[in-house]
Amino acid sequence: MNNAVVYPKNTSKSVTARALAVLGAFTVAEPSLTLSHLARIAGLPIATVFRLAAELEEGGFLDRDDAGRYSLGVKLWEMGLLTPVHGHLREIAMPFLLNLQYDCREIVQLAVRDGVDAIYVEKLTSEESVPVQSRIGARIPLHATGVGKTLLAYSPESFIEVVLEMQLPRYTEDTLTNKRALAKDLAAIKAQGFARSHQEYLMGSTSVAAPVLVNGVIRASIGIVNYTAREDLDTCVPALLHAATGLGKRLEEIES
Amino acid sequence: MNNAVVYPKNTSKSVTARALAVLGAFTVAEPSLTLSHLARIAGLPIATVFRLAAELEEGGFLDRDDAGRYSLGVKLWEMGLLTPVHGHLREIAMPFLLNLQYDCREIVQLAVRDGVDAIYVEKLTSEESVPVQSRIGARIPLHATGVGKTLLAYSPESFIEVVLEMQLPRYTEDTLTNKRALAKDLAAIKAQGFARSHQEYLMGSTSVAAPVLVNGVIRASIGIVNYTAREDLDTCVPALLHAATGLGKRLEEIES
DNA sequence: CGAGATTTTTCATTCAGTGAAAAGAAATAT
DNA sequence: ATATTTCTTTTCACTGAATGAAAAATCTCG
Repeated sequence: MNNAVVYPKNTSKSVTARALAVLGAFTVAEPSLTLSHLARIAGLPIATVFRLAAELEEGGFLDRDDAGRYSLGVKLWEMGLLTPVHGHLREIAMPFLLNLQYDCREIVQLAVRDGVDAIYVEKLTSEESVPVQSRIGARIPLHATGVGKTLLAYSPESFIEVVLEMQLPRYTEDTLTNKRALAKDLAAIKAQGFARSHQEYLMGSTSVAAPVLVNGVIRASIGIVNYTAREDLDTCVPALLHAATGLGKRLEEIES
Repeated sequence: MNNAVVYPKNTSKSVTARALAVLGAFTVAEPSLTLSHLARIAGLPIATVFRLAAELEEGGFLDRDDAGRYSLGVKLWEMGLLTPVHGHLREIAMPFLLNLQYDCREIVQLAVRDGVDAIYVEKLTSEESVPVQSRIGARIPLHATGVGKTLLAYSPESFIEVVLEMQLPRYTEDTLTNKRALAKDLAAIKAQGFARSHQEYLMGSTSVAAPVLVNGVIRASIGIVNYTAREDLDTCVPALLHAATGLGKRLEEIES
């Protein structure tokens, strides 16, 4: 239609896979779709999508507005809340993040590692502006940004090796793409207990980040970011470390 | 097994419905299940669930840990973020809630109406304690609690009628279950622009709540709650109203 | 009003999904 | 250690649920 993107004809056969493809058609950019558009993206015949969508709607997984446009249903949101990443991390982390935000009044982020990416699980900001790059659920590279590097630095050596061997994309002039330089930085992070990053991913952004360790194993990372670079984030480090270790201890408590 | 609950044998036939039943088997109480348990709850043959679960896992909708226990997958959480209730409400509301929390340091809640219930979309608290009744995603009655009554008060008359005619459950001595009394309270709420509630749902909890109006139509409600009752919440009302109207205006801006 | 696009319904065909049962693993009791 | 129970995985012959092309109904907009 408006873009020339060719969506892959869905060759998978199972009904379930098709239904999931329908759900998977929605994106941040297009969170609401018409039937035909939905079918096009999912790579399925319209009639098929029509039937599947009706069932998904029946189950509350899809919503349909008066105009007939589909969007993901509340049920999906409710299920997301039952996910460990929410129920067992974000829920518990929230008070710590909130207090940290209260103390330093900067943007506070919580991130976890998922595969070779980091995902933002929570972001607290009192500003109304919305930097899309750091929206909740966004995936960011492990080798740039404070939280990413922290998550990587505390990972098992074997995993670090794997990432170091990858072709690391460059985002800015300061992105660490060189294996030796990155390895050295990771070691420094572990040595001092937190990471610093200055426009390695996004121009004009500065961040500090600390690991959330549960019984010595990295579970998440808390970061403080500033997009104006006028503030000196180092003054926030004590509060940051306090929040990170506090959360780690709390998680140990709960899991014991 | 440990409880005598008889799960309904799933008579629905469609594959999709079965797959959704598998996902629907997870609850806050049991966010992680074994295969057989999962099959029992979903009301489906084990072999069937085994197959479906494998596909759902393939798609990232389910996770399976080393022990073989299933839990809902990250994909589900990510999809929940694309839901309007998150992407188009909680995301935008967050700065307002955060500033409100900063100003009054009480528990701040954001709720929407869904059917004849209210649902908590967000809850900010700096306390580590977790009152389960108000967890995000929890459903609460419209006729008790501040946010519930606010959502109801600003609903169309026709809808209010429907709710008033329902058999309204009593939770505490102070719950308004009487039609006349509730109607009067709703009118008062609209007259003064915000709601007050004192242990109408949960003993020892006090709350104030204000409507988030978008072009005059109720969209959500912001509430402040206190479980210790020592504080006088009235001092927070100005900040509360400021947040609620601020959010309403912001939403109007975005939707225009 | 009519041409183009979108949504909904229908229906004959067939292939994907089914689940009982058997085999294999684990956990638990004796 | 061995038996017993419970849970997980694989197999396979059968069948009815899912399919999608095409027709019908509906909407959209110049």
